Amino acid sequence: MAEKSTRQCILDTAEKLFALHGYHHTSLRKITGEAGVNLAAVNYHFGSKKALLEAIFEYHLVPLNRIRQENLKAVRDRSRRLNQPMEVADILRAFIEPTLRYRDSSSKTRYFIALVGQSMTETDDTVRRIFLRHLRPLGFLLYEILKEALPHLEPETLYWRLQCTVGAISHIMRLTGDMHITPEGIHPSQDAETLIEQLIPFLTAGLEAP
Amino acid sequence: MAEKSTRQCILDTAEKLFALHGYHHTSLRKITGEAGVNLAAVNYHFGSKKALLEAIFEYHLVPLNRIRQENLKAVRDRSRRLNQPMEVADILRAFIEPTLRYRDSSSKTRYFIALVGQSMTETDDTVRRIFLRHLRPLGFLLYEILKEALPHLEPETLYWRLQCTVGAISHIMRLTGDMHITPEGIHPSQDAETLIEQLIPFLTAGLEAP
DNA sequence: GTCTATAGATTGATAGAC
DNA sequence: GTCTATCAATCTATAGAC
Repeated sequence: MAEKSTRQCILDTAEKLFALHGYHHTSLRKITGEAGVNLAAVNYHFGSKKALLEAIFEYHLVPLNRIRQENLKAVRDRSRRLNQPMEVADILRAFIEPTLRYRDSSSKTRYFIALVGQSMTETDDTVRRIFLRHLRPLGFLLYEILKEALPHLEPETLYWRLQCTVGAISHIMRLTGDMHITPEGIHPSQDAETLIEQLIPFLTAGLEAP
Repeated sequence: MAEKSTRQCILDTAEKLFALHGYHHTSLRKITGEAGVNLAAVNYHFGSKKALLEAIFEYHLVPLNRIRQENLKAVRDRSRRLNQPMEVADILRAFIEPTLRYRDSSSKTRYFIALVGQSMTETDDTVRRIFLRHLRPLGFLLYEILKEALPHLEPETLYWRLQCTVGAISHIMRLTGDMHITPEGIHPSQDAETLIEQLIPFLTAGLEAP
């Protein structure tokens, strides 16, 4: 890591260790040790451990969520232009696909997406709050669009089905290696294409259930 | 809490605080302070913080999982006896219903079930390992029975759909108050009946998707 | 069984030399 | 920008009096 800046070294190492062991079980000493930089460098470059976490989310999630938001709106606009009802599968794809493709785009983004999958279910406020700040506007948009696509559903039913959807997606994003409970000799492929093609039919059927 | 034994006071307070703030963000000082007992009492009665957590899981999960296992086997036996295929909805109900009913059976079990929902997705090994020790046999049984009920599904597809199912269920179990992202003025009811009637159609449709 | 007191380890953050 | 050294707070676990 000698050619990279100290700041970038810290970012890369931190997002890997946060994803593997969680924010609170990763000490600044472990991060700076593995990154090969000085302990004090974190506070010099970022200000605090929390600010380091915020910088990681900011760096990845702002551009990624902009794409997801645009994709969602494109589905709605297209349906209005053609005067056709929206397909739930298209909505889900707009929401899920950018994330999983981003995950497969490099070895480092893989760690970040696992971190995102954890964040919603973190027991501690610190991580969850930072994450929800980024997700909330997108979640509301998704809810509104799904409400439009499934107008016959009770609001409460849609709410619970959306919660199921979010739970399933974040669980899949979180799965990395040791968390698998694989029965017998199954070694499921985990590339973006496979996951997308598995997730969308499941969730579409669930959301459209009678 | 004067009438209860010190041991039971610790158990009750610990499962509440573990559920609300997570295992690692709950210190023995907070537990003993709120329980009104001495700090050293935890180590006297349980041996260690980890052993306290194990005792909590043991206490609730052994009888609960025995019921779930019996229910699952009853669905399979009934189908064999009548020589009829199993219904996915019946399988899911056997798996989900005892847990949510147990949750509503008292104000204390509610905390424990929220703790269970967190445990699968804990970033730290300690909690996850203890929980998986209890879940694993039941998870394998569920997988085998679903394989029998959905024989046309590829093993890999069934695997991913089961993961989605587990993710959705644990997410719903984990939801308590502040974790909700409720759009507009929706205040969804959270009693066991409602959750069961919301979860089962969603998951059945997802698992049976083409 | 219950208590006080404390050991022993780890953490995030910072002061100050270079 | 980078380093060493250290502070101050937190934690689990335990020893020993009662």
